[in-house]
Amino acid sequence: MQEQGDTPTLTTDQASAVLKALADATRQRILLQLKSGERCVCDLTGDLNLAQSKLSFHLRVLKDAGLVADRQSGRWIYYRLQPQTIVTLENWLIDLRRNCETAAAPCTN
Amino acid sequence: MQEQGDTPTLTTDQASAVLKALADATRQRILLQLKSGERCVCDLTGDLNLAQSKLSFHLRVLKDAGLVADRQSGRWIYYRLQPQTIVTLENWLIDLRRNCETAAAPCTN
DNA sequence: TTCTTGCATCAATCAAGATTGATTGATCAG
DNA sequence: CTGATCAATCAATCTTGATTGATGCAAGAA
Repeated sequence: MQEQGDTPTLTTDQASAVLKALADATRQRILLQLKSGERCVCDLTGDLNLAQSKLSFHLRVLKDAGLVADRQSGRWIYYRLQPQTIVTLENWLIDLRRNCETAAAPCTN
Repeated sequence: MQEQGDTPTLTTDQASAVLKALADATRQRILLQLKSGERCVCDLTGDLNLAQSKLSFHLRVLKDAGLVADRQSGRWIYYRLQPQTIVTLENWLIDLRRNCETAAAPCTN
């Protein structure tokens, strides 16, 4: 069952959601800010120079994809990376490229 | 730097192109067909039940992203996966999630 | 309570990507 | 040569996602 520390497998839909969320440049900037730890939305707005509603939109896409999680503390909301989702994607990629160097299937036409 | 078998690093733009190419369900179906080896376009059309121009469009996106390569043989064109591009993306992901569990930076407001 | 701040959400607009059908160029068979 | 097949490309349409500005809601502060 491909047990490698009990890493879940991705469905095609889940993989698409994660990949789509990662593919946007603005969202990559957000993720890079979170690389070094949790940040609150108000700080991200300043650091990335993004309109508040724009940032909020992209954070939601990332959250829906499981790439970030949030936590409320008083008036502020802190976001952080969810590394296990990234690991799951890494395993999906490893599985994709494994055994891909087989000889060509001759064209059946 | 970061020598791990001389794997190149991705720029943000390159990462976006690869991720965007991977994020589409039709293109995932194509890649899964190529998982087990090289295939010609005519076979892919039948296996995936895709209109020819649609398949050609998606193959071009995958090729531009470096995820597949093609080879002509007579009248047929064979496509295959490019595993090194996938490996490069894996490393980009590993770098993203590394050290992300740092304590929260207190909100500066 | 009222006011302010932090953030999510909504509707409208805009941009980017996907699909379709037709055309074109190349390769091979007859 | 002529006709048929494989595959890329183009233009038009359709669909999806991103951006913007306004509004709403919850949590303190006064």
